[in-house]
Amino acid sequence: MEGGRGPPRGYELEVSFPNPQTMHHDMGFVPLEENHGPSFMVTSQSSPFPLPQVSVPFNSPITFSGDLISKPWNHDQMENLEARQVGEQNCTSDVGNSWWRSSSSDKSKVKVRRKLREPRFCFQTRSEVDVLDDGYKWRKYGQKVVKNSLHPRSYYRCTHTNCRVKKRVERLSEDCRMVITTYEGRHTHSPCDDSQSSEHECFNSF
DNA sequence: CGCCTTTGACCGGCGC
DNA sequence: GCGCCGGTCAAAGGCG
Repeated sequence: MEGGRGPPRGYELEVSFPNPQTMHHDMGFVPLEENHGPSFMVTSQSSPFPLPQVSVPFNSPITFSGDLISKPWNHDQMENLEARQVGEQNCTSDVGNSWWRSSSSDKSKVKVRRKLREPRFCFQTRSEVDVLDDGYKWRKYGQKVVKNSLHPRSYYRCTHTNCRVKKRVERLSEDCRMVITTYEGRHTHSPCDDSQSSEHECFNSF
């Protein structure tokens, strides 16, 4: 498993989202919108959203590039906009991991709700490893070859109990050094909860 | 032994 | 309605 706590590595982080001004720091995700400004630079200190705890030198610049999301994530953008509005209020109590195969009669309704529920953001890193060390512990639950991508997409779920945050990891087909990581949901715990012996600084971004 | 990854199957959404 | 596609499940096997 490569998702463990390896020694600190240097990553070039290119965080991709469209419109940082509209981001809600309390929700900890990136609202996705169709129109967004040009790329800009911030430091990880000033980043308003929960950057994963990757081992970037703390003052190193992070490139936010807005064009990434607008291509393969159009579908997600729509979902995420919805999630901002209804996800927080309507979907606080949830069905756990077995929602999908539940035999309830309103399965479709549940599914719709779920689709709209989770806040989501993605970013792009240049890294040799697929799974960035963000301080949380992840369990892989699937891998899929997706269309228009040379590399398979991996699906991870947070191993913490009652935390259903998921992330997808895939490499850019155009540049296999670039890793696209998409987080979905909010952690209900701090990174420390997962790693008793973590040598990382612990912060709860949410 | 427990936790993890792998991998094929399954399911629903969506476009045609 | 059908087929494609993405996302998830779960059994099986591996590893520490």
